Formats: sequence, C-alpha cells, structure tokens
Amino acid sequence: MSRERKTSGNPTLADVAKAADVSAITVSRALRDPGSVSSQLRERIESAVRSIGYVPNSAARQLASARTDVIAVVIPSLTNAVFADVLTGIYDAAEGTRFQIQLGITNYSRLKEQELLRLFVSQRPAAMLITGSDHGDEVRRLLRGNDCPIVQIMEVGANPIDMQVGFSHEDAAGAGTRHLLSKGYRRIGFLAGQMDPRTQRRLAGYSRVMHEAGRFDEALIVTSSKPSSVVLGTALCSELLSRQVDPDAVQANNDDVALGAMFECQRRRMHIPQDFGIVGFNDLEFMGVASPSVTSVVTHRYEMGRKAMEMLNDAIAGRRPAQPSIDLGFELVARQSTARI
Amino acid sequence: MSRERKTSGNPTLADVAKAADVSAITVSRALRDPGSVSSQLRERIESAVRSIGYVPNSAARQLASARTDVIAVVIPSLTNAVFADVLTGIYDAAEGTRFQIQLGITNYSRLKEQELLRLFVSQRPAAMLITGSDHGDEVRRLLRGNDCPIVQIMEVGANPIDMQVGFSHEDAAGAGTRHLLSKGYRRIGFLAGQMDPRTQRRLAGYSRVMHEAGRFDEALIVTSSKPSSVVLGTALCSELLSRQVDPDAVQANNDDVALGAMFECQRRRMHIPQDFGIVGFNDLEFMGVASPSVTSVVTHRYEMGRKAMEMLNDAIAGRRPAQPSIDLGFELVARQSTARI
DNA sequence: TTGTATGCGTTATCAT
DNA sequence: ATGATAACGCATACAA
Repeated sequence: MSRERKTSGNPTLADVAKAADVSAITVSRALRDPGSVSSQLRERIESAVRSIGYVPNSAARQLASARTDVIAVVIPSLTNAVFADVLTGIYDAAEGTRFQIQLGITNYSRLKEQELLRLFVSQRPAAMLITGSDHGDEVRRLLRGNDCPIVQIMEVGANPIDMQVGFSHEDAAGAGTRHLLSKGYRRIGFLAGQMDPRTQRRLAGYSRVMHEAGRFDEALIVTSSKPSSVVLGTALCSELLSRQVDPDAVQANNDDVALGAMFECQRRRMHIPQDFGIVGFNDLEFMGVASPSVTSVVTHRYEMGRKAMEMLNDAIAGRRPAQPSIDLGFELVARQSTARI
Repeated sequence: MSRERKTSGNPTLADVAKAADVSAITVSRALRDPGSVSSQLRERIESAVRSIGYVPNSAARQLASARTDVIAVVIPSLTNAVFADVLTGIYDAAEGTRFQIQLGITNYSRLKEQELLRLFVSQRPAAMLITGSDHGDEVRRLLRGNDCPIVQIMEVGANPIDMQVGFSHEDAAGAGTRHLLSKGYRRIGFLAGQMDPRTQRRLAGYSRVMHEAGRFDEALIVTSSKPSSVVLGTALCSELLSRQVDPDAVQANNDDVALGAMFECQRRRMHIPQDFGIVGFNDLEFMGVASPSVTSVVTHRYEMGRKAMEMLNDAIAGRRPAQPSIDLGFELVARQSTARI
C-alpha cells in the first residue's frame, strides 16, 4: 500500500518517456542536447512532448544538477531612473543566456538589504550583482562565504568583495562644481535628497572643490531625508534661496533635483544662467532638451549594468576578468544652464 | 559500491540533524514552524543551524512540497516611469509574504512576451501578473492551461483570462481632450510614441471626442515608432507645429511627451496656456511643479500594482475576489498649462 | 512532540 | 546512441 503524495499534477519526463516508448533519461537528453539522440527518437520525443504539453520542472532540474540559473540582483530603488537604466543594461546582457534575474529592492535600507541577501544566498544563485560598496560586516561575511561571482556596481572603492564596476562619485560631483566655478559662479549651493552613500561621496566632492576654492559655506548645503524627486528639487531650491547666503548656482545631487531647482527658479522669474547656474547629475535624457537645457555630469548607467552582467557571465564560465575593478568614468556636458559670460 | 555524485557542498538538513542529534524532519519542522517543536530541541537545533551555517535549499523544498513561492510578473518596460510605480506597488504588496517576484521585460514585443511566458509557466509560479489584455492565441492557451491565479493589469477589458485591475485608457484620454475643448482649444493635436495597445486606446479616446466635437483631423495626429521620452516629445511637437494645421493644443500620450512638448513650445517662445494648451497623461510627480504646471490625467499606478498583488495573494490563499475585474478609474487635474480664459 | 519511510522530477554515473 | 539506477535535499504521510 504505497503512500499517497501530492504531485504537481503536471506531466513529467516519465510521462513523455512512456508516450514515446523510450527511457526518461533519453527524453532528458533529447531536450537538453538534441544532437546526442538519433533523429528518429528525437522526432518521436518531440511530438510526445508537444502532445502531452510537457514543460520541464526547474526545481527538479536544479536539485539534480546542483546548479541554478538565477542571478541575484540587489538595487535600492525602482523609481530612480538611474536604476531603471542600470537594470535595462542588466536585462539586456542577460538576454540570450540561460540566466534569469532575481531582483531585490532595498529601498535604501541596510536592514532590508541584509534580509534580501540572506534570502538570495539561500537560493544559491549562480552569481550576484549588488549595489554600492558599503555593507555591514554581516553582509560581507555572508557574501564572502558564498563562493559565487559577485559584482558590486555604481562605485569603485578600495575594498571590493570580488569584482566591481562603477565610477568615482566624488570626482564626478567635483567636476560639476568646478565647472560652475570656472563659469564665475561663487556662492554655489548643493541640493540633495536622501543621503545614501553615493550622495555622501558626491557631497564630499562638492565640498572638496569648494574648500579648495575658498568658497565653502555650510549654509549652502541643503539636504533632506526624503527621496530625490523633481518636487523635492523645488523645495530644496526654495529653501536655499530663502537662506541668507545669496546663492548664485547649485550643484544638484541628481537630475530630478536639478529640474526641480530649474522650475523653482523659473517660477520666481529668475534668469538662468545669468542670475543662477544649475548643474545636474547623471544626464538623464530630458536634460538636453529642457528649456533652458541643463548642464549635467554624464554617468554610464546602462553600460554599468551591462558590463557588470557580462563580467558575471564570464566569471561563471570560468573566465575571470584580468581587471576585476572597472572605472567607467564620467563626462561633463555643458549646456545653457551654465552658459554665462 | 555507491555512485559518487556532485553535491552542492553546502550543509543540509541532515548535517544539522546530526549535529543537534535529532532527525532531519525535526529540524525541518523547527525551521518552518518553531512552535511545533519543544523549546529544548528548538534551541539545540537553532544553535546547530548557526554554527554549521545552514541555509535551506529552495529547489529541494520546492520539489518536495510541490509548490513554489514565485510570482511571475511580466511588464513591457523598466525605463517607463509608469511601470516603475506599478512595480513598486507590486514589491510593496509582496513584502512580508513568502513570495518572490520573478520579473520579465517584454520591450513591447509580442514574441518576447510569448517566450517569457513560456519560460515562466515552466517554473510553475504560484501566480502570474501580466500587463495588458491583448495576447496572441498561443499565449492565452498557455495561460489558460496553467491553473494558477492570473491578474492582468493596466486595462479593464471585456475578456479577462482570470482577474484584472486597470482602467479605461480610452475614457481617460477622452477626458483630457474634452477638458481642452472645454477650455476653448479647437485644433488639438495628439502626440504619441510607440503604439502599444494602451496608446492605441488613448488615441481612440482622443479621436472619439474630437469626432463628437466635429474637430477631428487626421493631420493633427503625430506618432512615432520610437519609445516615448521627453526628447521624443520635443520632436513630435516640432513636427506638429510644422504641419499646416495651426494647432492650438496637444493631448500627449504620456507625461514625458507632454514635458517635451512644453520644452519645445518654450524654446519657440510660445505662450502656454494662452497660445497653446498641453495635457499629459499619468500625472507623474513633476507635472505639478513644472513651470508652468501641466494638466494631466491621473492614473493610479502604484495602487494598480499593489491591488493586483493583493488579489493574487488572496487567490493563492483560496479567497477568490467577489469582483474579479477592478476599475481603478482616473482623474483629471487641471493646471496652468490649460488655465486659459 | 518526535521519528521512519518514501517520493517529488530530474540529472549524473555507470553500463551496454 | 540508449538505458538502469542512484542520488539531489527536502517535506509528506503515517506511526509511535
């Protein structure tokens, strides 16, 4: 009297095998490597698969082959256009490979990140792609213990867990600020939402350049705990303008904030770039067509996602990159919003 | 002579069981339902888990329990802010449940959608969430064959596969166009990128209202095969203005296009709303703070994702919704860009 | 509350 | 080229 057990109910390899009058393993082979089976059997098997409506059970496959086709990706936010671009690069690079993306969103929370990574590690992904380079000790331990390839994206730091691809946020923001100084702006504000690690480094870049120019003033820095947005940009700019610091420009932490700042200035009938200069960060597509167009620091978001995924693909295939740390750099695009003089 | 086989190498339930000197099934229970095990054993087990560094193998769990904790989600695009919001709602609603999201991006391709769905179905997800209501016969068959709960989002159509949550794009766009007419605009253009099914319905809504008002003119419609963007909005608006139709307003297919149209008008020193009215679609956050602020049709994107996920959760738990089709509606927010008279 | 035996659907290993 | 058999790691069914 055999025990009853819940099955998935779906057809299995054995069902196909019976229908095609071959063994299960032959069906398995025919599906994974059609060349390894005689064309006669292959045809019989394929028609059996179709008529039965067989689809492989990936859990069973994983269990038997002790490998996954999952690549875990952890990013902080979906609504930030930056990560939409990064993700597009990731998905594009995953296209055509056998890998699927398992996506986790941290909402910029350390705790959430830890929970996600713990969950993902339990799924034994083929590789992991994570955002940033600041991770708690527990996370680093978790990841070091896991022996799959790991890429950290967005930043290039001193101490990568495995591989990394990004750029220097400090240098990039510094370049924006330096551009403003070169255009004769002097009382340059810094506007930022939510102080995630990258934002802090951008602030550091701004501060360094301002200090070097002897123009640093704490009161020029306006930040908020809210996530960046165009709306927040208007509020931050409004706050800056209300302070008694007579600002003549801003370095925005990102383009949404920059656009908000521009709208706020326009609302106040200020003249850009004559009275007020604006520099954004990331160079989202709208910056070039805004009226006036807005200067920004170009970051290579899509390439970052794409390159990271390619590195993972290679690493999984055993091709370790010669260069485990890749700096994608940045560029400054000067536009009307700083075209003074 | 037992056969050697490649194992994952990681500790298993059996390892923990040995270390804690209990049976494997007790460990399994202790982990899934701590209350079902005596506190003595539970402690021993938990410390063994920690010291060994055990993490469950989800493939094995899936195989043994014949159920997955994966919910498949298929959307057309990541860079479209609309779907970023929808996804945020989805992820938020999945938070705290045992479910993980498996995300697929179709890039608005029918073929890609079919491939993705085939892949996902093979993974026997606990539920599926898919975008739109236009699917090829093969896809409908694939999904009908699959007996998991399915929600279609974005639209409410006549023939849902299972459940749906959305709104009428035709009515929504019609409301925007009607608003323009009510403000005295007459030669109202329609600007759109990529003609996905929702865009076509919005165009239909615009056309219907224009016909009813006796103002329809094919030449007022400007579309492109490129994906919507602010940049495209400037190009479409420029094209419209170059046609000999003397347009005095536009209904944009979405807010990016609307913003682009506004920038183009500003570049040409046109006066909004006196000379030219603009209505967007979706009401992304920047519409309210743009200068001038832009009228738009509010869609409930976050709620759509959230509600859809909640319906799936309920359905998985056996609680079929009384109402399998939910219309979330829309609202019109009138702002400066149409505040004429 | 705890344990034993067994099976989930597939692939690796060995054999022909 | 094809097949028999034994795992993969866990949870179900049943027993104690």
